[in-house]
Amino acid sequence: MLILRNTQFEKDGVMKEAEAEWLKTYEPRAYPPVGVTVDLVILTIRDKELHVLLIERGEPPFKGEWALPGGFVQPDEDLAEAAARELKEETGLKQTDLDRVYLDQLKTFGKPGRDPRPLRVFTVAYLAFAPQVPEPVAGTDAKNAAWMSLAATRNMKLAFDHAEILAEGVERARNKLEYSSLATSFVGPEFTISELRNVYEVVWGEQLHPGNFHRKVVSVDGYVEETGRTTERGGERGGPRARLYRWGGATQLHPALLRPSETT
Amino acid sequence: MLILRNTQFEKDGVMKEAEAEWLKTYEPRAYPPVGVTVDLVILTIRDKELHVLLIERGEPPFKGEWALPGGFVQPDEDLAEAAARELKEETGLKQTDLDRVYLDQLKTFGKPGRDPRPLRVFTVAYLAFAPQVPEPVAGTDAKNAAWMSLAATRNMKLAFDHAEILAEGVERARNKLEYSSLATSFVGPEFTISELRNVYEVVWGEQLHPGNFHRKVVSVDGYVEETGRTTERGGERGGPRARLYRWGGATQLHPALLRPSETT
DNA sequence: GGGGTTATGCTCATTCTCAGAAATACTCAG
DNA sequence: CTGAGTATTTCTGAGAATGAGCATAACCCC
Repeated sequence: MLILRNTQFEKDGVMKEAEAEWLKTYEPRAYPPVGVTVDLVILTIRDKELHVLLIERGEPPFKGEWALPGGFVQPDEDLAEAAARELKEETGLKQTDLDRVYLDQLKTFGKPGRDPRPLRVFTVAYLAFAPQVPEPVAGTDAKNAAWMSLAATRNMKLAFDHAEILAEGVERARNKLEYSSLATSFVGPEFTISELRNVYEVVWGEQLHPGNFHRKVVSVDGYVEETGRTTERGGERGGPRARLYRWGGATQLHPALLRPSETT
Repeated sequence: MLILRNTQFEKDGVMKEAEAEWLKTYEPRAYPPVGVTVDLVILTIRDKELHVLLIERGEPPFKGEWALPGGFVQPDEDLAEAAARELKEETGLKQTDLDRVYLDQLKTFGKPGRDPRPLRVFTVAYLAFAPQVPEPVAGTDAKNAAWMSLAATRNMKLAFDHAEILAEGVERARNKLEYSSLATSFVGPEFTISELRNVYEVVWGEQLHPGNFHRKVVSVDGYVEETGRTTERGGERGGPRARLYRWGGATQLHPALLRPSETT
Protein backbone atom coordinates (compact mmCIF):
# COMPACT_ATOMS: atom_id res chain seq x y z
CA MET A 1 0.00 0.00 0.00
CA LEU A 2 2.77 2.38 0.85
CA ILE A 3 4.36 1.58 -2.46
CA LEU A 4 1.18 2.62 -4.15
CA ARG A 5 1.01 5.77 -2.14
CA ASN A 6 4.57 6.75 -2.92
CA THR A 7 4.04 6.10 -6.57
CA GLN A 8 1.02 8.28 -6.56
CA PHE A 9 2.88 11.02 -4.83
CA GLU A 10 5.50 10.93 -7.48
CA LYS A 11 3.06 10.71 -10.36
CA ASP A 12 1.17 13.68 -9.00
CA GLY A 13 4.38 15.57 -8.56
CA VAL A 14 3.16 16.45 -5.13
CA MET A 15 6.04 16.01 -2.69
CA LYS A 16 5.76 18.19 0.36
CA GLU A 17 8.75 19.13 2.42
CA ALA A 18 7.83 16.99 5.39
CA GLU A 19 7.48 14.02 3.13
CA ALA A 20 10.85 14.57 1.58
CA GLU A 21 12.41 14.85 4.99
CA TRP A 22 10.69 11.71 6.06
CA LEU A 23 11.71 9.74 3.01
CA LYS A 24 15.30 10.87 3.33
CA THR A 25 15.71 9.10 6.64
CA TYR A 26 13.41 6.26 5.79
CA GLU A 27 14.82 2.85 4.94
CA PRO A 28 15.45 2.45 1.22
CA ARG A 29 12.87 -0.30 1.02
CA ALA A 30 9.20 0.63 1.03
CA TYR A 31 6.64 -1.07 3.22
CA PRO A 32 2.90 -1.44 3.21
CA PRO A 33 1.23 0.17 6.20
CA VAL A 34 1.62 -1.85 9.33
CA GLY A 35 -0.17 -1.79 12.64
CA VAL A 36 0.64 -3.40 15.96
CA THR A 37 -1.98 -4.34 18.50
CA VAL A 38 -1.97 -6.13 21.82
CA ASP A 39 -4.58 -8.78 22.47
CA LEU A 40 -5.22 -10.23 25.89
CA VAL A 41 -6.04 -13.74 26.96
CA ILE A 42 -7.45 -13.01 30.41
CA LEU A 43 -8.24 -16.17 32.32
CA THR A 44 -10.11 -16.61 35.56
CA ILE A 45 -11.90 -19.37 37.40
CA ARG A 46 -15.66 -19.18 37.93
CA ASP A 47 -17.80 -22.02 39.20
CA LYS A 48 -14.90 -24.47 39.03
CA GLU A 49 -14.40 -23.81 35.34
CA LEU A 50 -11.78 -21.90 33.43
CA HIS A 51 -13.22 -18.75 31.85
CA VAL A 52 -11.82 -16.25 29.38
CA LEU A 53 -12.84 -12.63 28.93
CA LEU A 54 -14.32 -11.98 25.49
CA ILE A 55 -15.84 -8.88 23.96
CA GLU A 56 -18.45 -8.58 21.27
CA ARG A 57 -17.13 -6.37 18.53
CA GLY A 58 -19.19 -3.24 17.88
CA GLU A 59 -17.34 -2.26 14.73
CA PRO A 60 -16.29 -4.08 11.58
CA PRO A 61 -14.38 -6.11 10.80
CA PHE A 62 -16.05 -9.06 12.48
CA LYS A 63 -18.82 -6.81 13.84
CA GLY A 64 -21.05 -8.77 16.19
CA GLU A 65 -18.54 -11.57 16.62
CA TRP A 66 -16.67 -12.36 19.80
CA ALA A 67 -13.02 -11.56 20.16
CA LEU A 68 -10.25 -11.22 22.69
CA PRO A 69 -10.00 -7.75 24.20
CA GLY A 70 -7.20 -5.66 22.79
CA GLY A 71 -6.31 -2.62 20.79
CA PHE A 72 -3.62 -0.70 19.00
CA VAL A 73 -0.41 0.15 20.78
CA GLN A 74 -0.24 3.90 21.25
CA PRO A 75 2.76 5.87 20.00
CA ASP A 76 4.24 6.59 23.41
CA GLU A 77 3.53 3.20 24.94
CA ASP A 78 5.72 0.22 25.50
CA LEU A 79 4.09 -3.13 24.77
CA ALA A 80 3.72 -4.07 28.42
CA GLU A 81 2.14 -0.69 29.15
CA ALA A 82 -0.37 -1.17 26.36
CA ALA A 83 -1.27 -4.59 27.69
CA ALA A 84 -1.67 -3.26 31.23
CA ARG A 85 -3.86 -0.44 29.99
CA GLU A 86 -6.12 -2.76 28.05
CA LEU A 87 -6.34 -5.07 31.03
CA LYS A 88 -7.45 -2.21 33.24
CA GLU A 89 -9.93 -0.89 30.70
CA GLU A 90 -11.50 -4.21 29.90
CA THR A 91 -11.72 -5.88 33.28
CA GLY A 92 -12.63 -2.89 35.41
CA LEU A 93 -10.46 -4.37 38.16
CA LYS A 94 -9.43 -2.14 41.03
CA GLN A 95 -5.80 -1.23 41.44
CA THR A 96 -5.37 -3.45 44.49
CA ASP A 97 -6.53 -6.43 42.45
CA LEU A 98 -4.50 -5.42 39.43
CA ASP A 99 -1.31 -5.55 41.48
CA ARG A 100 -1.83 -9.23 41.95
CA VAL A 101 -2.68 -10.02 38.35
CA TYR A 102 -0.12 -11.98 36.42
CA LEU A 103 0.50 -10.43 33.03
CA ASP A 104 3.13 -11.72 30.66
CA GLN A 105 3.86 -11.71 26.99
CA LEU A 106 2.55 -14.80 25.24
CA LYS A 107 3.43 -14.75 21.57
CA THR A 108 3.24 -12.53 18.53
CA PHE A 109 1.04 -13.34 15.57
CA GLY A 110 1.39 -11.77 12.15
CA LYS A 111 0.28 -14.05 9.38
CA PRO A 112 -0.53 -11.99 6.29
CA GLY A 113 -4.28 -11.60 5.96
CA ARG A 114 -5.09 -12.34 9.60
CA ASP A 115 -6.77 -8.92 9.65
CA PRO A 116 -9.01 -8.24 6.65
CA ARG A 117 -8.34 -4.50 6.69
CA PRO A 118 -5.90 -3.17 4.12
CA LEU A 119 -3.30 -2.86 6.81
CA ARG A 120 -0.90 -5.53 7.94
CA VAL A 121 -1.70 -6.00 11.61
CA PHE A 122 0.67 -7.80 13.95
CA THR A 123 -0.64 -8.59 17.38
CA VAL A 124 1.39 -9.19 20.49
CA ALA A 125 -0.67 -11.50 22.65
CA TYR A 126 -0.47 -11.21 26.42
CA LEU A 127 -1.61 -13.72 28.98
CA ALA A 128 -3.27 -12.60 32.21
CA PHE A 129 -4.65 -14.45 35.22
CA ALA A 130 -7.25 -12.66 37.26
CA PRO A 131 -8.60 -13.57 40.69
CA GLN A 132 -12.31 -14.07 41.14
CA VAL A 133 -13.80 -10.97 39.60
CA PRO A 134 -16.91 -9.58 41.30
CA GLU A 135 -19.21 -9.62 38.31
CA PRO A 136 -19.36 -9.65 34.53
CA VAL A 137 -17.50 -6.69 33.15
CA ALA A 138 -19.06 -3.62 31.61
CA GLY A 139 -17.45 -2.86 28.28
CA THR A 140 -15.83 0.51 27.73
CA ASP A 141 -16.51 1.03 24.04
CA ALA A 142 -20.23 0.29 23.96
CA LYS A 143 -19.32 -3.31 23.34
CA ASN A 144 -20.59 -6.31 25.17
CA ALA A 145 -18.15 -8.13 27.41
CA ALA A 146 -18.48 -11.46 29.14
CA TRP A 147 -16.62 -14.23 30.87
CA MET A 148 -17.01 -17.31 28.71
CA SER A 149 -16.26 -20.79 29.88
CA LEU A 150 -13.58 -22.44 27.84
CA ALA A 151 -16.00 -25.21 26.96
CA ALA A 152 -18.36 -22.63 25.48
CA THR A 153 -15.65 -21.07 23.33
CA ARG A 154 -15.02 -24.35 21.59
CA ASN A 155 -18.38 -24.07 19.85
CA MET A 156 -17.84 -20.44 18.91
CA LYS A 157 -16.05 -18.93 15.98
CA LEU A 158 -13.85 -16.17 17.29
CA ALA A 159 -12.85 -13.13 15.26
CA PHE A 160 -9.48 -12.96 13.50
CA ASP A 161 -7.14 -15.76 14.58
CA HIS A 162 -8.19 -15.37 18.18
CA ALA A 163 -9.13 -19.02 18.56
CA GLU A 164 -5.51 -19.90 17.87
CA ILE A 165 -4.27 -17.25 20.30
CA LEU A 166 -6.63 -18.47 22.98
CA ALA A 167 -5.48 -22.05 22.54
CA GLU A 168 -1.88 -20.95 22.83
CA GLY A 169 -2.69 -19.01 25.99
CA VAL A 170 -4.41 -21.93 27.66
CA GLU A 171 -1.54 -24.20 26.79
CA ARG A 172 0.94 -21.73 28.24
CA ALA A 173 -1.16 -21.40 31.38
CA ARG A 174 -1.10 -25.15 31.90
CA ASN A 175 2.66 -25.20 31.67
CA LYS A 176 3.21 -22.11 33.79
CA LEU A 177 1.36 -23.64 36.71
CA GLU A 178 4.01 -26.30 36.95
CA TYR A 179 7.03 -24.20 37.60
CA SER A 180 5.71 -20.80 38.64
CA SER A 181 3.66 -19.59 41.56
CA LEU A 182 1.05 -18.05 39.37
CA ALA A 183 -1.79 -20.20 40.60
CA THR A 184 -1.91 -17.68 43.43
CA SER A 185 -3.01 -15.07 40.89
CA PHE A 186 -6.26 -16.98 40.45
CA VAL A 187 -7.24 -16.82 44.11
CA GLY A 188 -7.70 -14.03 46.61
CA PRO A 189 -4.89 -12.56 48.73
CA GLU A 190 -5.55 -15.21 51.38
CA PHE A 191 -6.47 -18.71 50.39
CA THR A 192 -6.60 -22.29 51.56
CA ILE A 193 -4.55 -25.09 50.14
CA SER A 194 -7.77 -26.57 48.79
CA GLU A 195 -8.55 -23.42 46.85
CA LEU A 196 -5.10 -23.54 45.38
CA ARG A 197 -5.52 -27.18 44.52
CA ASN A 198 -8.79 -26.34 42.84
CA VAL A 199 -6.93 -23.95 40.54
CA TYR A 200 -4.61 -26.70 39.41
CA GLU A 201 -7.44 -29.17 38.97
CA VAL A 202 -9.50 -26.77 36.88
CA VAL A 203 -6.66 -25.62 34.65
CA TRP A 204 -5.19 -29.05 34.18
CA GLY A 205 -8.56 -30.75 34.01
CA GLU A 206 -7.59 -33.59 36.30
CA GLN A 207 -8.02 -34.58 39.93
CA LEU A 208 -5.07 -34.30 42.27
CA HIS A 209 -4.26 -36.24 45.40
CA PRO A 210 -5.18 -33.89 48.27
CA GLY A 211 -2.61 -35.25 50.68
CA ASN A 212 0.32 -35.18 48.32
CA PHE A 213 -0.63 -31.77 46.96
CA HIS A 214 -0.75 -30.36 50.46
CA ARG A 215 2.62 -31.78 51.42
CA LYS A 216 4.20 -30.57 48.24
CA VAL A 217 2.87 -27.01 48.34
CA VAL A 218 3.86 -26.30 51.92
CA SER A 219 7.29 -27.82 51.36
CA VAL A 220 8.21 -25.74 48.30
CA ASP A 221 10.26 -22.90 49.64
CA GLY A 222 8.55 -19.52 49.44
CA TYR A 223 5.42 -20.67 47.67
CA VAL A 224 2.97 -20.07 50.52
CA GLU A 225 3.23 -18.86 54.10
CA GLU A 226 0.77 -19.30 56.93
CA THR A 227 -1.28 -16.38 58.13
CA GLY A 228 -2.03 -18.09 61.43
CA ARG A 229 -5.75 -17.87 60.82
CA THR A 230 -8.34 -20.22 59.42
CA THR A 231 -11.55 -19.97 57.49
CA GLU A 232 -14.65 -18.91 59.44
CA ARG A 233 -16.31 -22.24 58.88
CA GLY A 234 -15.66 -25.58 57.28
CA GLY A 235 -16.44 -26.48 53.71
CA GLU A 236 -19.89 -26.32 52.11
CA ARG A 237 -20.62 -29.90 52.88
CA GLY A 238 -18.60 -30.37 56.04
CA GLY A 239 -15.01 -30.76 57.02
CA PRO A 240 -12.77 -28.84 59.39
CA ARG A 241 -11.81 -25.19 59.05
CA ALA A 242 -8.90 -24.81 56.69
CA ARG A 243 -5.80 -22.78 57.45
CA LEU A 244 -5.37 -19.60 55.49
CA TYR A 245 -2.18 -18.96 53.58
CA ARG A 246 -0.82 -16.09 51.59
CA TRP A 247 1.69 -16.07 48.74
CA GLY A 248 5.23 -16.52 49.99
CA GLY A 249 7.03 -14.34 47.46
CA ALA A 250 8.62 -16.98 45.25
CA THR A 251 7.91 -16.74 41.53
CA GLN A 252 9.71 -19.87 40.42
CA LEU A 253 8.94 -23.14 42.12
CA HIS A 254 11.76 -25.46 43.14
CA PRO A 255 11.00 -28.20 42.80
CA ALA A 256 8.20 -27.82 40.27
CA LEU A 257 4.69 -29.20 40.69
CA LEU A 258 4.49 -31.55 37.76
CA ARG A 259 1.27 -32.62 36.09
CA PRO A 260 0.54 -36.26 36.92
CA SER A 261 -0.62 -37.01 33.39
CA GLU A 262 2.60 -35.66 31.89
CA THR A 263 5.01 -37.59 34.03
CA THR A 264 3.78 -41.02 33.04
CA MET B 1 3.43 10.64 10.24
CA LEU B 2 0.46 8.90 8.75
CA ILE B 3 -1.75 11.62 10.15
CA LEU B 4 0.29 14.12 8.28
CA ARG B 5 0.00 12.19 5.08
CA ASN B 6 -3.76 11.90 5.31
CA THR B 7 -4.12 15.57 6.04
CA GLN B 8 -2.05 16.37 3.03
CA PHE B 9 -4.13 14.15 0.85
CA GLU B 10 -7.23 15.98 1.90
CA LYS B 11 -5.69 19.42 1.58
CA ASP B 12 -4.56 18.62 -1.92
CA GLY B 13 -7.96 17.35 -2.81
CA VAL B 14 -6.22 14.39 -4.31
CA MET B 15 -8.13 11.33 -3.22
CA LYS B 16 -7.72 8.41 -5.53
CA GLU B 17 -10.22 5.61 -5.58
CA ALA B 18 -7.95 3.09 -3.90
CA GLU B 19 -7.25 5.54 -1.14
CA ALA B 20 -10.90 6.25 -0.55
CA GLU B 21 -11.60 2.56 -0.36
CA TRP B 22 -8.74 2.14 2.03
CA LEU B 23 -9.80 4.96 4.32
CA LYS B 24 -13.37 3.75 4.40
CA THR B 25 -12.33 0.55 6.08
CA TYR B 26 -9.44 1.98 8.02
CA GLU B 27 -9.73 2.31 11.80
CA PRO B 28 -10.92 5.73 12.87
CA ARG B 29 -7.74 6.31 14.84
CA ALA B 30 -4.60 7.34 13.04
CA TYR B 31 -1.17 5.94 13.71
CA PRO B 32 2.41 6.97 13.14
CA PRO B 33 4.29 4.73 10.73
CA VAL B 34 5.26 1.41 12.17
CA GLY B 35 7.67 -1.27 11.07
CA VAL B 36 8.13 -4.85 12.18
CA THR B 37 11.41 -6.69 12.01
CA VAL B 38 12.63 -10.08 13.10
CA ASP B 39 15.93 -10.35 14.92
CA LEU B 40 17.70 -13.63 15.51
CA VAL B 41 19.66 -14.88 18.46
CA ILE B 42 21.55 -17.72 16.79
CA LEU B 43 23.58 -19.72 19.25
CA THR B 44 26.18 -22.36 18.59
CA ILE B 45 29.03 -24.00 20.42
CA ARG B 46 32.59 -23.48 19.25
CA ASP B 47 35.69 -24.48 21.19
CA LYS B 48 33.65 -25.42 24.25
CA GLU B 49 32.15 -21.96 24.46
CA LEU B 50 28.74 -20.58 23.64
CA HIS B 51 28.83 -18.28 20.63
CA VAL B 52 26.29 -15.98 19.05
CA LEU B 53 26.16 -14.81 15.44
CA LEU B 54 26.59 -11.05 15.14
CA ILE B 55 26.81 -8.79 12.13
CA GLU B 56 28.55 -5.50 11.73
CA ARG B 57 26.08 -2.95 10.46
CA GLY B 58 27.00 -1.41 7.12
CA GLU B 59 24.29 1.24 7.20
CA PRO B 60 23.10 3.75 9.76
CA PRO B 61 21.69 3.72 12.30
CA PHE B 62 24.46 2.20 14.40
CA LYS B 63 26.73 1.91 11.36
CA GLY B 64 29.88 0.02 12.28
CA GLU B 65 28.40 -1.41 15.44
CA TRP B 66 27.59 -5.04 16.03
CA ALA B 67 24.03 -6.24 16.05
CA LEU B 68 21.93 -9.36 15.90
CA PRO B 69 21.10 -10.44 12.36
CA GLY B 70 17.61 -9.58 11.26
CA GLY B 71 15.50 -7.52 8.93
CA PHE B 72 12.08 -6.29 8.06
CA VAL B 73 9.24 -8.73 7.64
CA GLN B 74 8.20 -8.77 4.01
CA PRO B 75 4.59 -8.13 3.02
CA ASP B 76 3.77 -11.70 2.04
CA GLU B 77 5.68 -13.38 4.84
CA ASP B 78 4.56 -14.84 8.10
CA LEU B 79 6.82 -14.12 11.06
CA ALA B 80 8.22 -17.64 11.19
CA GLU B 81 8.97 -17.50 7.47
CA ALA B 82 10.82 -14.23 7.86
CA ALA B 83 12.88 -15.70 10.69
CA ALA B 84 13.68 -18.81 8.66
CA ARG B 85 14.69 -16.69 5.67
CA GLU B 86 17.01 -14.53 7.76
CA LEU B 87 18.50 -17.61 9.35
CA LYS B 88 19.24 -19.09 5.96
CA GLU B 89 20.66 -15.86 4.60
CA GLU B 90 22.85 -15.09 7.55
CA THR B 91 24.24 -18.47 8.47
CA GLY B 92 24.73 -19.91 5.00
CA LEU B 93 23.71 -23.28 6.38
CA LYS B 94 22.77 -26.02 3.96
CA GLN B 95 19.19 -27.22 3.85
CA THR B 96 20.05 -30.53 5.48
CA ASP B 97 21.51 -28.67 8.43
CA LEU B 98 18.67 -26.17 8.53
CA ASP B 99 16.17 -28.96 9.01
CA ARG B 100 17.77 -29.77 12.32
CA VAL B 101 18.02 -26.21 13.56
CA TYR B 102 15.75 -25.28 16.41
CA LEU B 103 13.99 -22.00 15.68
CA ASP B 104 11.33 -20.59 17.95
CA GLN B 105 9.84 -17.26 18.81
CA LEU B 106 11.50 -15.66 21.80
CA LYS B 107 9.84 -12.37 22.65
CA THR B 108 8.73 -9.14 21.04
CA PHE B 109 10.34 -5.82 21.86
CA GLY B 110 8.79 -2.46 21.07
CA LYS B 111 9.82 0.22 23.52
CA PRO B 112 9.32 3.64 21.94
CA GLY B 113 12.64 4.99 20.75
CA ARG B 114 14.45 1.65 20.59
CA ASP B 115 15.09 2.45 16.94
CA PRO B 116 16.31 6.02 16.31
CA ARG B 117 14.68 6.22 12.88
CA PRO B 118 11.46 8.23 12.59
CA LEU B 119 9.54 4.99 12.45
CA ARG B 120 8.30 2.96 15.35
CA VAL B 121 10.01 -0.40 14.95
CA PHE B 122 8.81 -3.49 16.78
CA THR B 123 11.02 -6.51 16.60
CA VAL B 124 10.00 -10.10 17.04
CA ALA B 125 13.03 -11.89 18.38
CA TYR B 126 13.62 -15.53 17.44
CA LEU B 127 15.95 -17.98 19.08
CA ALA B 128 17.92 -20.49 17.03
CA PHE B 129 20.40 -23.23 17.91
CA ALA B 130 22.78 -24.26 15.19
CA PRO B 131 25.07 -27.29 15.09
CA GLN B 132 28.76 -26.79 14.59
CA VAL B 133 28.99 -24.54 11.58
CA PRO B 134 31.89 -25.20 9.22
CA GLU B 135 33.40 -21.73 9.33
CA PRO B 136 32.68 -18.08 10.03
CA VAL B 137 29.85 -16.91 7.88
CA ALA B 138 30.13 -14.60 4.91
CA GLY B 139 27.65 -11.76 5.18
CA THR B 140 25.11 -11.28 2.42
CA ASP B 141 24.73 -7.50 2.47
CA ALA B 142 28.39 -6.49 2.34
CA LYS B 143 28.40 -6.59 6.10
CA ASN B 144 30.82 -8.36 8.34
CA ALA B 145 29.53 -11.37 10.20
CA ALA B 146 31.15 -13.37 12.98
CA TRP B 147 30.56 -15.86 15.71
CA MET B 148 31.27 -14.08 18.96
CA SER B 149 31.81 -15.85 22.23
CA LEU B 150 29.28 -14.83 24.83
CA ALA B 151 32.12 -13.69 27.06
CA ALA B 152 33.27 -11.31 24.33
CA THR B 153 29.84 -9.78 23.89
CA ARG B 154 29.76 -8.72 27.51
CA ASN B 155 32.42 -6.12 26.78
CA MET B 156 30.70 -4.90 23.63
CA LYS B 157 27.95 -2.38 23.18
CA LEU B 158 25.43 -3.88 20.80
CA ALA B 159 23.20 -1.81 18.53
CA PHE B 160 19.60 -1.03 19.48
CA ASP B 161 18.42 -3.03 22.49
CA HIS B 162 20.11 -6.14 21.19
CA ALA B 163 22.07 -6.72 24.38
CA GLU B 164 18.78 -7.14 26.20
CA ILE B 165 17.45 -9.45 23.49
CA LEU B 166 20.60 -11.54 23.60
CA ALA B 167 20.41 -11.87 27.37
CA GLU B 168 16.81 -12.98 27.11
CA GLY B 169 17.75 -15.54 24.48
CA VAL B 170 20.56 -17.04 26.52
CA GLU B 171 18.32 -17.27 29.55
CA ARG B 172 15.66 -19.01 27.50
CA ALA B 173 18.24 -21.41 26.11
CA ARG B 174 19.38 -22.40 29.59
CA ASN B 175 15.82 -23.19 30.61
CA LYS B 176 14.91 -24.98 27.40
CA LEU B 177 17.74 -27.47 27.84
CA GLU B 178 16.12 -28.76 31.00
CA TYR B 179 12.82 -29.95 29.64
CA SER B 180 13.29 -30.14 25.88
CA SER B 181 15.50 -32.23 23.65
CA LEU B 182 16.97 -29.24 21.95
CA ALA B 183 20.53 -29.88 23.05
CA THR B 184 20.55 -32.21 20.06
CA SER B 185 20.25 -29.16 17.81
CA PHE B 186 23.72 -28.10 18.89
CA VAL B 187 25.39 -31.30 17.78
CA GLY B 188 25.56 -33.18 14.51
CA PRO B 189 22.99 -35.74 13.38
CA GLU B 190 24.98 -38.43 15.16
CA PHE B 191 26.64 -37.70 18.44
CA THR B 192 28.12 -39.25 21.54
CA ILE B 193 26.72 -38.84 25.02
CA SER B 194 29.83 -36.86 25.88
CA GLU B 195 29.17 -34.39 23.11
CA LEU B 196 25.66 -33.95 24.40
CA ARG B 197 26.96 -33.52 27.93
CA ASN B 198 29.35 -30.91 26.65
CA VAL B 199 26.39 -28.91 25.33
CA TYR B 200 24.80 -28.84 28.74
CA GLU B 201 28.05 -27.98 30.46
CA VAL B 202 28.78 -25.09 28.12
CA VAL B 203 25.31 -23.60 28.16
CA TRP B 204 24.82 -24.00 31.86
CA GLY B 205 28.41 -23.17 32.70
CA GLU B 206 28.87 -26.00 35.16
CA GLN B 207 30.39 -29.47 35.24
CA LEU B 208 28.12 -32.49 35.21
CA HIS B 209 28.71 -35.96 36.58
CA PRO B 210 29.53 -38.09 33.52
CA GLY B 211 28.11 -41.31 34.90
CA ASN B 212 24.86 -39.85 36.14
CA PHE B 213 24.37 -37.84 32.97
CA HIS B 214 24.86 -40.93 30.87
CA ARG B 215 22.39 -42.95 32.90
CA LYS B 216 19.84 -40.20 32.77
CA VAL B 217 20.02 -39.45 29.06
CA VAL B 218 19.68 -43.03 27.92
CA SER B 219 16.85 -43.66 30.37
CA VAL B 220 14.66 -40.74 29.27
CA ASP B 221 12.23 -42.21 26.82
CA GLY B 222 12.75 -41.09 23.23
CA TYR B 223 15.59 -38.68 23.89
CA VAL B 224 18.32 -40.63 22.11
CA GLU B 225 18.54 -43.93 20.29
CA GLU B 226 21.58 -46.01 19.48
CA THR B 227 22.89 -46.17 15.94
CA GLY B 228 24.83 -49.34 16.70
CA ARG B 229 28.06 -47.70 15.65
CA THR B 230 30.85 -45.95 17.50
CA THR B 231 33.33 -43.19 16.85
CA GLU B 232 36.32 -44.08 14.66
CA ARG B 233 38.73 -43.45 17.47
CA GLY B 234 38.76 -42.50 21.12
CA GLY B 235 38.92 -38.99 22.50
CA GLU B 236 41.72 -36.52 21.92
CA ARG B 237 43.57 -37.51 25.02
CA GLY B 238 42.56 -41.15 25.27
CA GLY B 239 39.60 -43.19 26.31
CA PRO B 240 37.55 -45.83 24.53
CA ARG B 241 35.49 -45.30 21.40
CA ALA B 242 32.13 -43.81 22.27
CA ARG B 243 28.84 -45.13 20.97
CA LEU B 244 27.04 -42.96 18.49
CA TYR B 245 23.46 -41.96 19.12
CA ARG B 246 20.88 -40.06 17.17
CA TRP B 247 17.90 -38.04 18.35
CA GLY B 248 15.04 -40.29 19.44
CA GLY B 249 12.14 -38.10 18.35
CA ALA B 250 10.95 -36.77 21.71
CA THR B 251 10.72 -33.01 22.02
CA GLN B 252 9.72 -32.84 25.67
CA LEU B 253 11.81 -34.67 28.24
CA HIS B 254 10.10 -36.67 30.95
CA PRO B 255 11.50 -36.50 33.44
CA ALA B 256 13.44 -33.29 32.86
CA LEU B 257 17.19 -32.89 33.18
CA LEU B 258 17.41 -30.36 35.96
CA ARG B 259 20.31 -28.02 36.50
CA PRO B 260 22.27 -29.11 39.57
CA SER B 261 22.73 -25.51 40.71
CA GLU B 262 19.02 -24.75 40.50
CA THR B 263 17.78 -27.68 42.51
CA THR B 264 19.69 -26.79 45.65
C1' DG C 1 54.46 -51.13 27.92
C1' DG C 2 53.01 -47.41 31.11
C1' DG C 3 50.60 -43.27 32.63
C1' DG C 4 46.91 -40.44 31.91
C1' DT C 5 42.14 -40.13 30.00
C1' DT C 6 37.52 -41.35 28.87
C1' DA C 7 33.07 -44.17 28.14
C1' DT C 8 30.14 -46.86 30.47
C1' DG C 9 28.27 -49.33 34.24
C1' DC C 10 27.56 -50.38 39.19
C1' DT C 11 26.66 -49.45 44.14
C1' DC C 12 24.61 -47.33 47.86
C1' DA C 13 22.80 -43.92 50.76
C1' DT C 14 19.62 -40.22 50.41
C1' DT C 15 15.74 -37.93 48.80
C1' DC C 16 11.45 -37.57 46.30
C1' DT C 17 7.04 -39.44 44.75
C1' DC C 18 2.76 -41.98 44.74
C1' DA C 19 -1.08 -44.10 46.73
C1' DG C 20 -3.56 -45.19 50.45
C1' DA C 21 -5.19 -44.51 54.92
C1' DA C 22 -5.64 -42.52 59.62
C1' DA C 23 -6.95 -38.84 62.71
C1' DT C 24 -9.49 -34.97 63.35
C1' DA C 25 -13.02 -31.37 62.78
C1' DC C 26 -16.62 -29.76 60.81
C1' DT C 27 -21.76 -29.58 58.23
C1' DC C 28 -26.10 -31.26 57.63
C1' DA C 29 -30.25 -34.20 57.82
C1' DG C 30 -33.31 -36.07 60.66
C1' DC D 1 -28.49 -34.33 69.76
C1' DT D 2 -26.75 -37.88 66.91
C1' DG D 3 -24.87 -40.16 63.14
C1' DA D 4 -23.49 -40.01 58.34
C1' DG D 5 -20.82 -37.78 55.22
C1' DT D 6 -17.11 -34.64 53.89
C1' DA D 7 -12.84 -32.09 54.05
C1' DT D 8 -8.23 -30.88 56.04
C1' DT D 9 -4.05 -32.38 57.51
C1' DT D 10 -0.67 -35.77 58.71
C1' DC D 11 1.50 -40.24 58.34
C1' DT D 12 3.29 -44.59 56.27
C1' DG D 13 5.53 -47.67 53.24
C1' DA D 14 6.79 -49.09 48.64
C1' DG D 15 9.06 -47.69 44.65
C1' DA D 16 11.68 -44.51 41.74
C1' DA D 17 14.99 -40.99 40.95
C1' DT D 18 19.19 -38.67 42.36
C1' DG D 19 24.08 -37.64 43.69
C1' DA D 20 28.64 -39.11 44.61
C1' DG D 21 32.03 -42.33 44.41
C1' DC D 22 34.26 -46.18 42.41
C1' DA D 23 35.32 -50.05 38.93
C1' DT D 24 36.32 -51.64 34.49
C1' DA D 25 37.85 -51.57 30.06
C1' DA D 26 39.28 -49.18 25.93
C1' DC D 27 42.08 -45.94 24.06
C1' DC D 28 45.85 -42.02 23.14
C1' DC D 29 50.42 -40.49 23.53
C1' DC D 30 55.02 -41.22 24.75
